[in-house]
Order: sequence, then C-alpha cells, then structure tokens
Amino acid sequence: MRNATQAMNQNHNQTLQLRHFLAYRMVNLARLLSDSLSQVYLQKFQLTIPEWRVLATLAEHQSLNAKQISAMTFMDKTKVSRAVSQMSDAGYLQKMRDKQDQRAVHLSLSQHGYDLYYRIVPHILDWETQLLDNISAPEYRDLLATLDKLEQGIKKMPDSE
Amino acid sequence: MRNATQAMNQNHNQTLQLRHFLAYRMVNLARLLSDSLSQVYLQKFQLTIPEWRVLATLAEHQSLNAKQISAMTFMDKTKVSRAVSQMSDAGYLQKMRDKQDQRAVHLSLSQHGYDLYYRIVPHILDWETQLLDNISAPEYRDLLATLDKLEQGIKKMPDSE
DNA sequence: AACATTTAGTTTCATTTGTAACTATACTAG
DNA sequence: CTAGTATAGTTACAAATGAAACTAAATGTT
Repeated sequence: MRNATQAMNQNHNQTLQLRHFLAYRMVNLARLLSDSLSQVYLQKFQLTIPEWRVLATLAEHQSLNAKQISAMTFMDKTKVSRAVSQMSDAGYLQKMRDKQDQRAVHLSLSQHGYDLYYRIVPHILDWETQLLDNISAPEYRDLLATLDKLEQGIKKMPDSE
Repeated sequence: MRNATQAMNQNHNQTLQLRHFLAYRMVNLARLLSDSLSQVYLQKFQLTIPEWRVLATLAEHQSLNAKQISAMTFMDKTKVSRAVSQMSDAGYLQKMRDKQDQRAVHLSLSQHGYDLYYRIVPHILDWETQLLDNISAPEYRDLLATLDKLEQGIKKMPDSE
C-alpha cells in the first residue's frame, strides 16, 4: 500500500492553495484580530496580552490557580507565571495558599483588579461590536459552532499529541 | 455624551464571556492548528513555520521578492529575510537580482525546493482532510466566506492602523 | 549634477517566548 | 516511616521575534 509521500514522488500535480487552506487563513486572521485588539487594552491600559488573558479569566472564574489558568487559556505555565507575577506586583491580584496543598496558590482579582477589568471590558465589547458588524447574527452563531467542532476535532488528531 | 469608560465606572454589570468572544476563540484555535500542523512539516522535514510559509508561497507564485512575500504572508520583513536566508543556504531557492532595481531580488524555488514542496504537500492535505472531517462541506464553505468578511472588516477598523 | 528622501533588504539589540532544570510540597509503595 | 515519583510553580538559559538602525540602490527636488 502506497502512502502519500510515495504517491507524490511520482505525481507532482497535487498542490495547495493557501487562500483556501483553513489553517493558514485562521492563523492569519487570528494574528490580525490579536494585533488589533491588543491595541485597545495593551496601549490604553498598559497590559500585555498574557496579562489581559489572566485578568479576563479570573474575572470569569473568581478563583483559580496558575495551572488551571494555564489549561484554560492554552498559555504555557511559564507565561502564566510571569503574567501573574507582574499583575501581583501591580496590585491586581490576591493570592492565597491552598490549605490542603501548600504548593498551589489560589489566585483571584483584588478590587483594583476588578476595577481594571471593568474599565477595559466596554472597550473590548465596542471593538467586538465593530468586528461583528461585518457578519450577520446567524453567521456569527454558525461560526462559533464550527469553531467548536474544529476545536474538538483537532484535539483528537494523532499529530496533536 | 458619556463614553464607554465613563459608563462603566458606574455600572459594573457588563462582562465578557471568553467562550463566546470571537477573537479569543480564533486565537486559541489558530494556536492549536498551527501547533498540530507544524509537527507535520517541521518535525518530518526540518522546516520552521516561517520557512514553510515562504516555500508554499513561492510554490504558488513562482517568483516574488521578499517584500511581496512579507505582504502576502503577514510576516514581517525580518522574519522573511531570515527564512529566505536559511532556505537559500539549504539550496531550496534561486535568487535573481532585478535588472531595473538592483536592490530587489526575485526569489523562486530551485528544483530541490520544488521537490521538498511536493513531498510535503500530501502530508498537509492528509492533515487537512482529517481536520475537515469534523465539519460538512457547506459548513466549510460558509466558514471560509465568513473568515473573508472578518478579514475585510478588520482591515477597515480604526484600531488596526 | 547635487542633495534629500524613499525603499529593499540585512543586521543589531532588546524583549518575548519556550524548554529544561530546579525548589518545594504532596503522594505512593514497600 | 522512608524512598521514589509526581506535581505546582519559578528560574535560568537559549531560541525566536520585532523595532530600530543601517546599507545600498532608486527616485525626486532644486
């Protein structure tokens, strides 16, 4: 049985059209979104992207440890560690050691952190409204559903281990 | 007239749900796709992501200079410059100075470069097939159309300048 | 023609990032 | 209880990245 590589050594006709290649398009668009959005909070509120992600995640979940944040945001643990230490220095966080497990630290937002979050959110929502103006409500709904399926799917792919 | 920030100082009820926040979802998914895919070519063919992008772009367009590649792939020029120099050293590229403009260099794939490309493509297509197994054909079509609209839209947003 | 400005591409430098090593705590098996 | 392993989080180091300075060629202005 021929595998794909062997087949291609004889047949060079298979090509890729980057414009219609999903991963390429997604990565490019994600970069554009990320760059555009980061100007909203990074520049106005002096936050880095990892810091913003920690802020938003904690605002939604009240109390999490670094490992949980890492898993939820797909950021690796050193990135989270550094973001947390920055934000802690800036007074945005409260830390509390787990009584059972002295290694783990429960993180939550301080009042200062919540204040920052609630100052940023409207800007983010404004930005998102502008972005979503480009598509219809059903399109948006379908898009999120499709992203869900792809996310589920990719996690099951052999190469992603 | 109140702006968003002023409004929020009085009303803290507006929140964000990251799970339904498009930019967040796109960025996470793009990261997953990119990581998964990079294992296909990066590990098997010793290519970095920027190098792969240059390879695929040149395979599609025969001859481009660094600036054009940079614009098409959204990679900044230093990244392209470094990828090109690596690939040139590896013998994947042909360079030809522009007769009219001695600063510019026309880049194209050498036979060796095309060979590499045609060895990689089937793997990429296999991978994409697996990925697309998770969604239907119309879903895929709609997705690309929606990505197009978002890409158009974001380029027109004030913050993206 | 001479000088200033722009542009293609490279290089330098500081920042960001991830991998791997490490610290300290917890768990598990004998 | 002790030895070995696993885990939360940090730190040290090396690689990747982008901004800015730079080189060389082109264009524009006087």
